[in-house]
Amino acid sequence: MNIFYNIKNLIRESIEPLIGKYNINFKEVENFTVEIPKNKNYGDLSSNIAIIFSKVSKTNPLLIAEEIKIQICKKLNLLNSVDIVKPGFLNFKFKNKFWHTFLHNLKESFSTSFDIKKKKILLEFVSANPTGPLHVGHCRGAIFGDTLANLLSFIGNNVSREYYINDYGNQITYFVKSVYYRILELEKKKKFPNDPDLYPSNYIIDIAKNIIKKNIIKNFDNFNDVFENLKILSIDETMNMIKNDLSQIGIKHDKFISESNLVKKNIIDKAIDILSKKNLIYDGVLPKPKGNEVDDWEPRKQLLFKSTNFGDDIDRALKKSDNSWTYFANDLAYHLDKIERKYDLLINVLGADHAGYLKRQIACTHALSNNRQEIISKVCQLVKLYKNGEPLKMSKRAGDFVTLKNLIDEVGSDVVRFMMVYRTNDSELDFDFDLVKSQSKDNPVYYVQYAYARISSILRKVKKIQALKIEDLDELDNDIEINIIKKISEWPRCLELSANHYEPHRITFYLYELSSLFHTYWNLGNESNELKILNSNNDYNSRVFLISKIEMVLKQGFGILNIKALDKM
RNA sequence: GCACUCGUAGCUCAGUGGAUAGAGUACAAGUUUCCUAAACUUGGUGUCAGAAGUUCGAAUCUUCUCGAGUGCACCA
Repeated sequence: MNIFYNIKNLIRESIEPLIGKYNINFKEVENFTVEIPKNKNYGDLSSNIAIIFSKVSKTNPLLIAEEIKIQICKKLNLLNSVDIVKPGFLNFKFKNKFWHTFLHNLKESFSTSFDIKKKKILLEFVSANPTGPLHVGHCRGAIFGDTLANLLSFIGNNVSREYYINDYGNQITYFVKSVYYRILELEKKKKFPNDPDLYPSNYIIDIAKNIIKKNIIKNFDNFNDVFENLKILSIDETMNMIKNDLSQIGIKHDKFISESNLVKKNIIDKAIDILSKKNLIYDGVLPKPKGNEVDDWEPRKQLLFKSTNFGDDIDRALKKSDNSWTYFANDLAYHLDKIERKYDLLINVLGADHAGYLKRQIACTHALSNNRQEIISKVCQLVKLYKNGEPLKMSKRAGDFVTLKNLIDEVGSDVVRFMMVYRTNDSELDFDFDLVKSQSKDNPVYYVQYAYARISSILRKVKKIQALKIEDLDELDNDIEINIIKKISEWPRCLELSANHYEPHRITFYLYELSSLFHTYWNLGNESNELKILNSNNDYNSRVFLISKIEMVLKQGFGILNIKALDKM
């Protein structure tokens, strides 16, 4: 049930005779819009069809509008009026009956409401290094990605959530070494070395203790001897920690892909081979980067991928100076792996600090797939924390960064999830602890949950929601009631736009607006008993029916956001 | 220097190429013996950073300028 499609279809049918008359191709006019005008004086829905049509047919838009109007009025008797306004808009105003009919026909499932091509989608997100717990920076991308996945699958796509474990390379070596030295410290009282490359934080000590407790490695005398085993154990520890943190905010990945495994399987060779055959691999020297001081820079011949052929700024190195593969080379392999698993669409969610990496990912995916693989990258900008009006400084080196776990423990999963998608991903986000902990309208999370709780409290008093006829809904004739129905009719539209633009924040805004309408509705009861949703008259069934539909939409929205629908607060 | 993102009301931000650009907050005044006041009502705000262009029509698209954030061989 999507009124926008209904009206669009109606217009399509209505212009059919005109297409013949003016001898134009339907394709030239099919991208007309049907939308809700900003200004209420312009009716409930508005279309620019006549303007588009007149442009193609080179005729007067107002006259075309008149002709279309005649056709439309033949077909829809629930119209109150169709106005034609300069420069050629058709503005529709519907009778209340139209809205009652919509509400009455509204079903739990909106599955028929989305005119999309269903896709098999691979969504990679989080993919934080397994060298420590998740912090606030990861959290936004994690929730953005998860909400997006929920949204895309809600409207009918098949979505896999994937986490790429960067369990390979220097960082991992330093991490394992850090665990190693903590174990020596615990077991043999050897002092932890003062090396800036090592990870000093306390969680390393916890990992060390756990590994000692497992007693799998008996002898820690030589680092190189225990490295492989210790690495597996250490990464296992952090990944469990990360998975646990993620589960606290309701995130569960379908698949974890290990970088080490990709390396073992020699997929890089295969990827390099493909690119070589396309002449996209060469030995060359990259220019010195400008703007930030690189002390130890020297011109160096390296194996390069010609990513500039695919829109990147410079070509990218595939081998390090020690002749081992770069991180990007492994990522190349990972993307080949993704391509071979045959998805219609790949989505990568990146943090702002990795945005510079985006072009080369897209470049290599296009290169490896002959431009056939569709890939989209979404970048989440930084989160800034505020407490007592002051920005919270975070420095990872000192180990005092705010972890995701800190955040959840302090404000709860619902608040974190909601607030992280209460902004477009493209903008920086201020996360204010004081605001988010307040139990008032300032706090949008409570505002929407409170609306749901109020509805629940009414529905608890109703023993059985009776099946209503459309005529029974005639009682819904207040402005606010009609406005609520209109808002509900926008729900599938909201979901579709959110999904098409990969912008889940539209959902939080919508839920806020719907909740606001409901709170207004509820408060009418303060004016008089007559206006209460439940009252002594027996006309309350239609009102209960209405709020049960609000409840349905809120519940669906909460489901996509994965926040709790609270019956009581 | 280059790339990406942002710049809209005092503040925090929405805004599918559409018409007179919207919310919240702050500020002020009111609403509760009554379905949960964690709520509601009523009040006015704009050089959509600036300039040019495309268009019947631009906050939205293009180019340039200014300002803010992020990143910039080999790390991950």
